[in-house]
Amino acid sequence: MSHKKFQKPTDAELEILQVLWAHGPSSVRFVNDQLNAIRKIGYTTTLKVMQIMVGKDLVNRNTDARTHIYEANVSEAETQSKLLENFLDTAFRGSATRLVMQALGNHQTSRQELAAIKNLIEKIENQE
Amino acid sequence: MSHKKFQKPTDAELEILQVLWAHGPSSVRFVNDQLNAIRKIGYTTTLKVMQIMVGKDLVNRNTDARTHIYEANVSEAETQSKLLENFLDTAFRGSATRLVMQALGNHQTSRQELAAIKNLIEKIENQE
DNA sequence: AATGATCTACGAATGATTTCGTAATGCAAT
DNA sequence: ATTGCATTACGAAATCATTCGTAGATCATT
Repeated sequence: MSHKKFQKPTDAELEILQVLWAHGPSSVRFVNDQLNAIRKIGYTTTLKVMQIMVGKDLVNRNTDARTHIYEANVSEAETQSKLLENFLDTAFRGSATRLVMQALGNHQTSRQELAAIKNLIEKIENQE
Repeated sequence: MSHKKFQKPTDAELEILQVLWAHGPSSVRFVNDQLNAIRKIGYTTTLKVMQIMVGKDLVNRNTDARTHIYEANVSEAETQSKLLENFLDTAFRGSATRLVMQALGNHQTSRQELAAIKNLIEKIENQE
């Protein structure tokens, strides 16, 4: 198993990863179209970022066909976990609790979701 | 009431805000000393960032005395809330629940804290 | 008032990210 | 094969954040 260190994706890279996570292996054209549904961004810009991501091992690229197909090489959960860790430190001074309480307090959260979280808490409580 | 749009503080700015939030109105010297307890950073670097923050209305500055006194002009809770919102969108596609579950799952959280969160959840549940 | 210490102001170097223009290549349809 | 279109590759400009050097002002001490 390799031991590459976690390269924090930039904002532009994260946008692209989200398309790949949501839709699976995709061409640059497809990713660019998805991004343009949200904001204007040039085709070659998207291409360039995706090429950089290959260099960072954030994505894999299949170059068999003329149109290259890109695939996420980092999992959504793992990436989120590491981004979260970083975010916790810089914005919340490491207090997961304050973050959680802020997240729950400020956002519409369904009854089901709340139940799921309570469930998780109870699991953690019983783990010790 | 004014309607300035939220200027996301940069990492360096956030470090400084955290000193101001923790200690109240402070001189550049004091803030710089606090930061240097954690990492090496030049005095004029800190000064420059704090001057930029005045331009962004992140801090207020009292220039009566020769040594200017800076004070946070954004609250910790409000700033965290907005950073969180932004982070939710970019990293978690807006799902507060997934973020919360990740935060609780991956971090040491004390029994007391878990209880506090459960408490909050019950309050939210009863609110509807 | 001269010296030294401390402070602010300013500008500019550095480095990272984002952006896109241009050129070259491959494919498809005539 | 030629034309036209979509794609990749490359490089460089534009932007942004971070860093600090230098100069000039203010203050305290002698």
